[in-house]
Amino acid sequence: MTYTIGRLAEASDVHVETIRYYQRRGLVGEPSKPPGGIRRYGEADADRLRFIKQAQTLGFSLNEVSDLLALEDGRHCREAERLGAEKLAVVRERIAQLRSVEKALAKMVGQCRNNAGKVHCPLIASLERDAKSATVPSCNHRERQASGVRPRPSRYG
Amino acid sequence: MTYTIGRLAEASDVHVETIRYYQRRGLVGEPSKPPGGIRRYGEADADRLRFIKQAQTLGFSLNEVSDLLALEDGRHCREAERLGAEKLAVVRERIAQLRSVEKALAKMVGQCRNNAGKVHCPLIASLERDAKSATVPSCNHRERQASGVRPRPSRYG
DNA sequence: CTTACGGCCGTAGTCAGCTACGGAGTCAAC
DNA sequence: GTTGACTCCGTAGCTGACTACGGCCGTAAG
Repeated sequence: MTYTIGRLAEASDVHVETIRYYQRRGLVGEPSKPPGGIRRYGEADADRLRFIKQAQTLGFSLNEVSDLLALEDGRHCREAERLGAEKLAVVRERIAQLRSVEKALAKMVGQCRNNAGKVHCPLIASLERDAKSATVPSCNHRERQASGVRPRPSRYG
Repeated sequence: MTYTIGRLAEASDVHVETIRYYQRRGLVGEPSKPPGGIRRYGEADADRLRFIKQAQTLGFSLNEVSDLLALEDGRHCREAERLGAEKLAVVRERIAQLRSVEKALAKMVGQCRNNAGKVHCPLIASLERDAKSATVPSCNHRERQASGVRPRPSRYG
């Protein structure tokens, strides 16, 4: 079961040029070129590419994906543990935030369906857990008091 | 409680230039300039900015954030319901994926802590649920059979 | 054996999302 | 009434993540 780069691209749903780009960045390996001249790839490569794409849609930058992939080899267990724990915290926070967004969205959709009149932008409110002044902020251009801590998200750093 | 743009930037942890950029993109409003000449902002603006940043770290593009924010005004209930339901599905999928990443990471960290030898890149495996050939792919450069469906993530589109 | 599809490789262009800069105006403090 | 921090506004530059292009070469089908 070997692929040329084109077939690999199909199998993993990642463009050829993107694969090359990942190779240049060191995210995926470049199998050595046999004397003749065409590299061959395997299913593991396709898996890895799919993984990269997935991780990206979950909000990880390619650098972070690199980190994650670096955990894979089982060596440097000490380091892997540290990094893994770190990412784990990030992942858990994201899950929590997404859950509150989910709740808010579900509620809003429900309100809409019941035509229950005024929908009160629960979205913004949903991410204000940290700022514990619990009143739902008005969404339009008008002032309120609230504020507090914000976790300074490092945005794909 | 009014802010100048600089104070707003501090309060929301978003750079002044970024705020202006968002204004240009229409993500946040620009309060009208009083005759004299300096715009004033309120707490709602800070909330909105914090929301935008949060939503970004959750993997939404500014366009998507726009969509989400457009739901806030309570008008167009029909449309809001549709859009809301759509985003809800996306959010739920992301949560599910993050959960399996979480599980994988937790397991790996546990293995490392117990020094249980070989860590078997459960990360890649964790995102292979879709491809239902259940064997854990080796992470290094070697072939395997597996594959199947992939959900073609639209990557912040 | 030739022809055409695809791989190889380097470089350049694109798009989103900022980030920086420069010059003019504003406003509060001294 | 001048200084200095800040606002306003337009435009230019930067980074991350691709995406496209072009020229050369390999290899498989007819």
